[in-house]
Formats: sequence, structure tokens, C-alpha cells
Amino acid sequence: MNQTYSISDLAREFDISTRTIRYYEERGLIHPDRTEGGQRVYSRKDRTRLRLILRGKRFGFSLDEIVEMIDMFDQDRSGRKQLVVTIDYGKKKIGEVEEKIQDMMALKKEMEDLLEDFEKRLDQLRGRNKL
Amino acid sequence: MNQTYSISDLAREFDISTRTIRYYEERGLIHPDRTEGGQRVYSRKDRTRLRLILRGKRFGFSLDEIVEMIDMFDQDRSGRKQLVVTIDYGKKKIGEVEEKIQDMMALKKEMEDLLEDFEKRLDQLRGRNKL
DNA sequence: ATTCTAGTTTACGTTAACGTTAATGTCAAT
DNA sequence: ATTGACATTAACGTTAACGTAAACTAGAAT
Repeated sequence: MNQTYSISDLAREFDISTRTIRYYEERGLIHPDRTEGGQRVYSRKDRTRLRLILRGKRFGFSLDEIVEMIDMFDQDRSGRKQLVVTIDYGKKKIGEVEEKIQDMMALKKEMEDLLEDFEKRLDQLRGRNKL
Repeated sequence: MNQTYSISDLAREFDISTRTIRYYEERGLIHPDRTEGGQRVYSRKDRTRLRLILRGKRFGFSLDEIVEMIDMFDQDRSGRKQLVVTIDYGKKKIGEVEEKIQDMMALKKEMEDLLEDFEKRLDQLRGRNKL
């Protein structure tokens, strides 16, 4: 129960350096506990958080943007006004993600069209060789 | 006919600096013509190419990756073997894009779930206030 | 011909996101 | 108690992708 991880556990699991993990802490993205002796101890929550960070990175969000997004969804926003603000901001961010998805799908289609073109050319070459 | 553009034309249109455009040339991403006096002249093709570069940037490809992808789809690959290689590489790249899209859709869903949660909380607050 | 705007190269500066090294400490196992 | 693997902080180094400044040139407009 209440599984914990060392810094190199997580580094291994996510295939990143320990330096990277420490850097994320330095930038305020993670806040692990410490042992008596001062070594970092990561909880399941920390691990999840790290996974989120890396996912954010994978499609080009900066650490600053990621910090914004995660904090937004992470805190106990009990006040009503805070909730409203959070929801609004969240919708905006989701819109941005949606836009990026659309954009990438457009690229994908462009690439597919080009590929189709190349394949037609290849077919024509094949046809000629058969004569 | 055969419309051309100055460097600042394109900078204005795509909202980037002229320095950026020159840098892309330095890195071998664009190859504009020159006037007698040495000023850069961009064709429609160059403009399209620039648009592709910027699109690539927008979802986190590095300039090196972009150079690879664009060159792949840009040259006259008339040889059959070249065509096959190009098509294979293209399929791989499309796969990568596809993966990114899936990844982003997962993030979007995660965000939407969280938002839903927040909205439920807000509703509960509203309910209590009515009593 | 001159003026003005926009263009050129060269070169040094900047920021984010880590890499790397050094000097030292912790902890589990023998 | 001593080893060995892993941990710590501090600080300097590195790379990509430009920004910025200087010193100069081209081309359009008056």
C-alpha cells in the first residue's frame, strides 16, 4: 500500500534523466517528500503528475504552460469564484488543444495526399516495366 | 502572374521576424532567389514551404525534423527505388503524426473529465445556496 | 541626386531545458 | 564498520532558435 518511488525509479520508468526530474522540481512542477536524510520520495500522485508533464511536453507545450495547466486542475478550488475562473480557463485550454488537433489532422491529410501521389507514380513505373 | 514576395511581406503575413526567415534559410529550409543587388525574392512555392515549416513548428517538431519531412516530399524522386524509400519514410512519419494526435486526444479527454468534475462541484455549491 | 525605407551580412547576446562534473552524503547489505 | 549503489547540491556547459545591434547597401519615391 501507498507505494513510493525513488528518483531513479521514475527516471527508469519514463526514460528520462534524474537531472530532468530535479529540474522539474526546481521549476515548481513536482513537490516530492524527503527522507530524514534528505532524499526525495515520490508518491503515486507525484508519478501521475510526472506522466502528465511528459505528455504535455510531447506535443510542444513549454514547462511554463504545463505548470499553469496542471496547477489549474490540481488544487482544491473550493471557493465558488475560484471554481468559475478555473472552469473558464480550462475551457480555453481545451479549445487550444482542440485547435492543435485540427491542425495536426490537416497536416496528416496533406501528407497522405502526397503519399497517394507518390504511390500512383510508382504504379505507373511498374506498369511501364511490365511492357 | 508568378507572384513574388519580399522578406518583410512574408514576415508580415505569417507574423514572424525577418531574422527568423533568414535563419530558416541558413538552416537550409528555404532557398529563395536573389535580385541583381542581392535581395531575397520569394516565390509562391517558397511561401507554401514556409507555411509548412510553421505548421510543423506549431506542434513541436524541431527544425531538423521539419527539414527531413519537407525534403522528403519536395524533391523529384523519379527513380523507382527512391520512390519506394520515400513512400516508406512517409508512412512512418504519418504514423508518428497519428500517434501525436491520439496522444493529444487522450489529454483532451482527461481535461474534459476534470472539467466535468469541477462543474459538478459548482452545481452542488449552487444547490446549497438555494436552500 | 538625395532621401527614406527596407534589405544585407556579421557577430555577439539570450532563453529554455536540460547535460555534466565535482565534491559530498545516505542507506541497504554484507 | 565498510562497501557499493544511489543520492544530494552547486555550478558551469551546451544546444536550438532565434533577438539585437552595427555597419553597410539597394531600390523606390521625390
